[in-house]
Amino acid sequence: MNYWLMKSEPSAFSIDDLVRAKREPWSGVRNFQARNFIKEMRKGDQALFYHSSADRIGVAGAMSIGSDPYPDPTQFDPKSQYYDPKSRKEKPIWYLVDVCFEKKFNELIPLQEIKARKELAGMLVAQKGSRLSIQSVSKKHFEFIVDLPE
DNA sequence: GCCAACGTTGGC
DNA sequence: GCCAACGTTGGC
Repeated sequence: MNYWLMKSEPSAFSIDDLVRAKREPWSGVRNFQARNFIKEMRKGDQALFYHSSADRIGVAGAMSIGSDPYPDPTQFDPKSQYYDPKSRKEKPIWYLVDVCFEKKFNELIPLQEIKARKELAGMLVAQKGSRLSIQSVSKKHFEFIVDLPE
């Protein structure tokens, strides 16, 4: 079992959207490093839902990975903002997983708190210039965040 | 294969 | 809106 952190701008897709949808294909990852993490994901892994570029930045909840990785259909759709003309159906470039809602925190855990907590020292998301939209998280850090008293 | 220019991310 | 960080592109 592996643990992840997945970023989304809540104006595009938020934890509340996932509450309603229950399950959602996490489409649109177009960065090779992030794509490589997606390919390592397996059904049953756990992930933190992170809100970036918003009024309130931080971890908004938790989800589970609901599928193994499969080709992101938006890469083949010329009408999609995620369309990639270089990709071929026989050899897709971009992958995604389905995510399933698990938990919404009563209070979002702010990035500032993640930076301040010594128990969370070393988390990539708290490092300056950490733009990677899919990150690996240690079991220890994942459980600490999910169990933070609210 | 180098690296400058350019574009995007994302915190502030 | 600014700007640092950094990934990507393309000329050479």
